[in-house]
Amino acid sequence: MARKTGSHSEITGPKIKQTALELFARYGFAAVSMRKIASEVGVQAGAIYNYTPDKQGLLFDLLYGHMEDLLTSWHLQNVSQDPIAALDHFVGFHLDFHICRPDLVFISYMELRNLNPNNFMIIEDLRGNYENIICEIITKGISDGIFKVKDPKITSFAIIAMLTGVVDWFRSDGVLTEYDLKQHYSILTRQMLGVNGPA
Amino acid sequence: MARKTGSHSEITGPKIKQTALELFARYGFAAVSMRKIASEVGVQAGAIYNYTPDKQGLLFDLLYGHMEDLLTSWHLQNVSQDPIAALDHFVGFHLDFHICRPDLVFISYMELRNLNPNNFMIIEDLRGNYENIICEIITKGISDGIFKVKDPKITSFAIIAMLTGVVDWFRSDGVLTEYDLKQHYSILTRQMLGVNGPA
DNA sequence: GATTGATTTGAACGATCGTTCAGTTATTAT
DNA sequence: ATAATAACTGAACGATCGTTCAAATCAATC
Repeated sequence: MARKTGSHSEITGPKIKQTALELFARYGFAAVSMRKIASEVGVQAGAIYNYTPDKQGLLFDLLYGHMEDLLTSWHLQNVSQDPIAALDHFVGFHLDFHICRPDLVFISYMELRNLNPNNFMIIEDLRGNYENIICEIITKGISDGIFKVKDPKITSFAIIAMLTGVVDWFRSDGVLTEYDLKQHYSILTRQMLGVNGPA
Repeated sequence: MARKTGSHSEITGPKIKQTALELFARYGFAAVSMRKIASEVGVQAGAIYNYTPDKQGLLFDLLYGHMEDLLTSWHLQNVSQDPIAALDHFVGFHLDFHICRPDLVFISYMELRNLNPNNFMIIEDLRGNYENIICEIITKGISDGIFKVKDPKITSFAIIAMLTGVVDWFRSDGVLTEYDLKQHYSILTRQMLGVNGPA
């Protein structure tokens, strides 16, 4: 029968995922060996294969979980119909979500090419869904006559790149608070969309 | 005596760099073997070591050459004292320079972590110099009362991330021309900095 | 055509890679 | 206690890794 309490699998499993995440982010997927992950977890390399079919599976699980988490979290939000409010909401949400997951953000961008074609398509699809969120906010703002940009798709790319780039330099323990950061990017995106009013 | 004409080194050397660049960009530094590079060049792995001290040297040469090229190219530009003109100039320059070097842009961001500490510092320093260019344009525009943003440093990061992100999706043979792209990003950056006038 | 030196080969070095699996250990259910 | 099974070990598989180097090859000079 299955063991309930004291079972190591409930500890080892998550520990493997967490360790793989940290090592992939620091050294890159290809540069991290299964033995390295295992040794950090305190286990032999063979044990990892109780929790993933192969190394690729470890990577895919991390990226897929991240994207699912991102989309689910957004759809839990209560978003205003007002384009400016929705834009602010998206900016704040995106920054909040990504700043506290720098490793996941990092590998989600860096290690896409190490996914096999099938897994790559799945992640790309989820990524497209996320891009559509901000694209639709912008599209509505344009048709409402509030946002003054020509191409909502390009503008979406610009905003997401701008926001995600924050992970590269922002440190939660730095002089700049996350609140001030959000304020600043809120103003930048508003102005970028041609909204002149104060934040 | 040294061979002048017909020497293979003048062919093999650049070929190795170019091949390494393409393979690093496609598969990642750690995932590309010296033998793979050699076989693409049409040579044995040992021959590569006539052109680089080691694999790390190959990567560093690519990143260093790219940054030197970028900074040199900018300083050849004749930049207006007018902040808006200078901003437009920078946007156009950055897009031009990066769009035709997608592989270099890619590995310059992705493979920084595979540089040893000393090489990393060198590249980071050059990168800082480049960021200062746009930062100073913004700073001047603020003190001239033309740009309406609070923090020139953060704004610099936002602009560079936004512009460099273009490489991820823009294709020269697509429906969107590079001219239209530059127009669009010119407007986005102007608006982002609080400049209302038409482009 | 012989000499010289740049250029490349091809084999070898020890190390490490992802993955498999028979066997051992640990924990639960009976 | 005993049986059952989940969890893990430790060794092994063939393959590939970055790097070195004596020997072979090639083109330019004399």
